[in-house]
Amino acid sequence: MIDEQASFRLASLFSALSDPTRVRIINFLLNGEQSVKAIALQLQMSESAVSHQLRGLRLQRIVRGRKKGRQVFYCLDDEHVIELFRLSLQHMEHE
Amino acid sequence: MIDEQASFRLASLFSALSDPTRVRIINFLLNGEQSVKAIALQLQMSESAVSHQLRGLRLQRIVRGRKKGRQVFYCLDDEHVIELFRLSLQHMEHE
DNA sequence: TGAATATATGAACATATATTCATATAAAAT
DNA sequence: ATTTTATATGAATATATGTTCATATATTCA
Repeated sequence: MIDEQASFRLASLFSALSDPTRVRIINFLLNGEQSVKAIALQLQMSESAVSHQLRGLRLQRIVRGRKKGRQVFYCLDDEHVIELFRLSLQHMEHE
Repeated sequence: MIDEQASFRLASLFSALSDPTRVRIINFLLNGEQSVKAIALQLQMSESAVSHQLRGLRLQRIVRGRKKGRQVFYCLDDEHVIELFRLSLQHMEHE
């Protein structure tokens, strides 16, 4: 049986992907790194809302930011999550 | 780009797995069908709490119940989710 | 029929989460 | 130096979610 801690960790992993905004951010970043502004523009959301979500994703090591001048370019950090995400997308598409 | 609806569907899929209780239920059901009572006993949780979670999983077609007498035996319904779950477990284990 | 058992469910409550708004910080441009 | 721009963040608010408690339903057993 899966232990208490493992069930929490697994649930957290899935939580990171359990919101439409985060799904869209991750999907956008599959193409390569993007600034906060570019992400906000793409999602048609406020930069603040996007920044808050990026913070969460950053804390969970799913994205990573690279500062250049006053911009911060974000890219996907966690290979496992990327693979998981791609797989899930595939599943959804041919259904 | 992924569309609005797809991002919601994908997020919902992950939401179904984004709680430790549900993770443990699904993991337990990997062994085969189990009654609500057996699940509650295994998780050391109230049957009510388990039943509520099973309801959610049922509505999302992740589990399915088979009534036999006054018991209901639940089993995993969605093959995609099972595969996704197993893959994620593997990822977590050899890390 | 009446009591016991297995499950389901509505309401209440506590907690978590997502977005907005105001503001802070830091870098670039003027 | 001042203003503008990009991002971050705390507080507030609204909404969602998970558990408990009380109760309902359905089935078995005595």
